[in-house]
Amino acid sequence: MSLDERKLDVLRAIVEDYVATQEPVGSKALVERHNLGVSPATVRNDMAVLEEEGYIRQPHTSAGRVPTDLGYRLFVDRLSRIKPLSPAERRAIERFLAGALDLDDVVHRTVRLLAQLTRQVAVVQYPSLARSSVRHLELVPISTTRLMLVMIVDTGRVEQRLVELPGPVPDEAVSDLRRMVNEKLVGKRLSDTPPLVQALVDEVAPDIRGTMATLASVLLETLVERHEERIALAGRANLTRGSLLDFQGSLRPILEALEEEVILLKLLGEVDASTLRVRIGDENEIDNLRSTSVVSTGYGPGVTIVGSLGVLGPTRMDYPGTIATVRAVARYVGELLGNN
Amino acid sequence: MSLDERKLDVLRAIVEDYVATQEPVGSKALVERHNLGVSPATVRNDMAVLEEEGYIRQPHTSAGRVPTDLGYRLFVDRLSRIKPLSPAERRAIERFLAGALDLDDVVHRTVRLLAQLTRQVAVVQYPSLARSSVRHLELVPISTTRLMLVMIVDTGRVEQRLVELPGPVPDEAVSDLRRMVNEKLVGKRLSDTPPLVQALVDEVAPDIRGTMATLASVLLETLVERHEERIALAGRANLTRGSLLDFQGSLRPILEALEEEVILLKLLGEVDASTLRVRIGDENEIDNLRSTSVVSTGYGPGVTIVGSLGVLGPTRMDYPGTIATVRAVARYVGELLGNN
DNA sequence: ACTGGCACTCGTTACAGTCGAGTGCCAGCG
DNA sequence: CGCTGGCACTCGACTGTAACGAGTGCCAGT
Repeated sequence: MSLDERKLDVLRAIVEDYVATQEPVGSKALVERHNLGVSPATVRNDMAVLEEEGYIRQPHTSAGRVPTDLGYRLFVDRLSRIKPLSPAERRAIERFLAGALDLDDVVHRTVRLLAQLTRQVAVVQYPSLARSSVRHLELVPISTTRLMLVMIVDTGRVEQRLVELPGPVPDEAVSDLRRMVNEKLVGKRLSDTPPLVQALVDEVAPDIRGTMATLASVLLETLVERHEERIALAGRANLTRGSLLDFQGSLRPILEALEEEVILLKLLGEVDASTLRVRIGDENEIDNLRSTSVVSTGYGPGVTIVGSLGVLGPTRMDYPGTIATVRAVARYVGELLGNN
Repeated sequence: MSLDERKLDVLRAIVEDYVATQEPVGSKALVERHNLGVSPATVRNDMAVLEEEGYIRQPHTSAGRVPTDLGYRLFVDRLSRIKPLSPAERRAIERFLAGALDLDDVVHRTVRLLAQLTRQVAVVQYPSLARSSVRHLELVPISTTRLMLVMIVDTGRVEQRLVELPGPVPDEAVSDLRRMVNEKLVGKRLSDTPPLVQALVDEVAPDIRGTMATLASVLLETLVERHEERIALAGRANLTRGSLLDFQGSLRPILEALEEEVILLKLLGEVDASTLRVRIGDENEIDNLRSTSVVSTGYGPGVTIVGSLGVLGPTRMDYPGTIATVRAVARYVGELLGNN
């Protein structure tokens, strides 16, 4: 049985009311608050159908209805009206991000802003290394057998790594190495560098080949193994907004999940298309987060995507508003990165 | 009226039992679990005195007693027996920290370890810049009017900052600047550098004085304004351990406080003596954390202190255990830093 | 196809009663 | 004088009952 127009209206009304009040919504209250043009009894019939189809459910017999994950999904996909940001919000975003000094600053401001605007937990991934290009590599001797490798990429990220050398290396050799790696790698996308790094080891003079090999392995480790992604988080306190029931009673699994970088990365999803993505409740692959929804999107200068950001909250969230905010913030951040 | 030995025993027993069971402890249960050698009635009399003196209180008339902040204070200062770490714990600490690659790694491992061992929220401050010495300064041209300033200090921290120059500067000038700042600053403690930086501006050739001045101001900002402290946190999920009553009902204020870097720094306290510090409940200056206790201490190679670390939990915490763990972890981290 | 009416369900709230842990006090004992 | 056993008392926790009411499903009527 397909749902006619009015049934969809009813579902939309239920979602909106439930999100607003956080209480199961009954047929009578519905017709009062939305002018559906029909009586409560009719709405009840519609509700029965919606329930049968799995879009809403009753917490208990004598209670109103609550949307299911499926219901939210339908709402997000087909029923929600786009909610434009208020000028005040736009201004807030602009002003808040404008003063940023460097990448760290941009990311921190962004994540706080997101948390504040959506009143939820915000997650921002630093521009991914894999999608950036090398701007400069610096080698700083720390002792005769130790180097500090500092890599600066075009998105502004700076990564450093201590390199333990197999044996002492004179300063001139370090200079040589510095010159060589820079010549070979600067301007290249990090995802393209592994073969180049490999080639370097082969080309280098035999006397410093061992050193170069060590350096190369550290480089590869830093560049390729994408676990070098970094993430900023804010707004955890927002989890305590609303009743505890939002998260089936305990914040514990959620707080735990939020401490695992790996999980957060999975949660933001692959930084693929710039399309905004909404994962509702059970759609999340992470068990601890089955009772939450995640709205995420990629960001970057222009059309290229260098990282992603998003927010996490109860399935009972204001989807239209959240979606609008996440999208807007991502766009501003992208622009900001372009200017750098 | 002063408290005799037995009353102190009673207080100790109350604290230990309450920490273990999380329930108000009555006179009968007390004599059963600890062999105090007296009857419940006697204990009741002692309790009455302890209550009058403000060390314990009754949640309600027909309930057992619960320690007050003052009671915990007395317990920590005079009653707790030192609880040596188990060999297993020692080994865990050693093994967990041994594999660390660089400073970031050390800090992250430490904070996780602390959270895990104490089952509370762990806080670790990165080695304070002010207490470190400059190892190397690097200037990387980003564009003709932009430099990336990278500072490496002896504790392994690496700070970077974007410098907007007043006008275009040729590469040779950058090299000159690099040489000059390094000559002047390497090996100096950061807290001693401000006058040196100032002097640099005066000494420099007039044609690049403007550039140097800009660079100097960024340097001073990075070095002096100690808001450049960094902090790592872990174990927030542990706040949900035990009943919600531990934190008078809501985690919200605590989670909020934990998101503010400034507050965390205040919480760790001045990195003064290496003495371990316990702040119990109301002793905390931060309003949001009046229902928590903080155990913190400084750490550093040898006797010098470069940062501090600690844990935060309910006032009802295992003080002896926590204190022992915090102290041990701090010592290990200090050693580790010394080896670098 | 929609509506009004009605019986029914069931969670919530209020109230009364019981239970028991724990207390304070006191008289008695060594 | 300090400790103890005994006892009356308090008060929260728990239980059972009853009334309430929001909300439902169903059905007959328009």
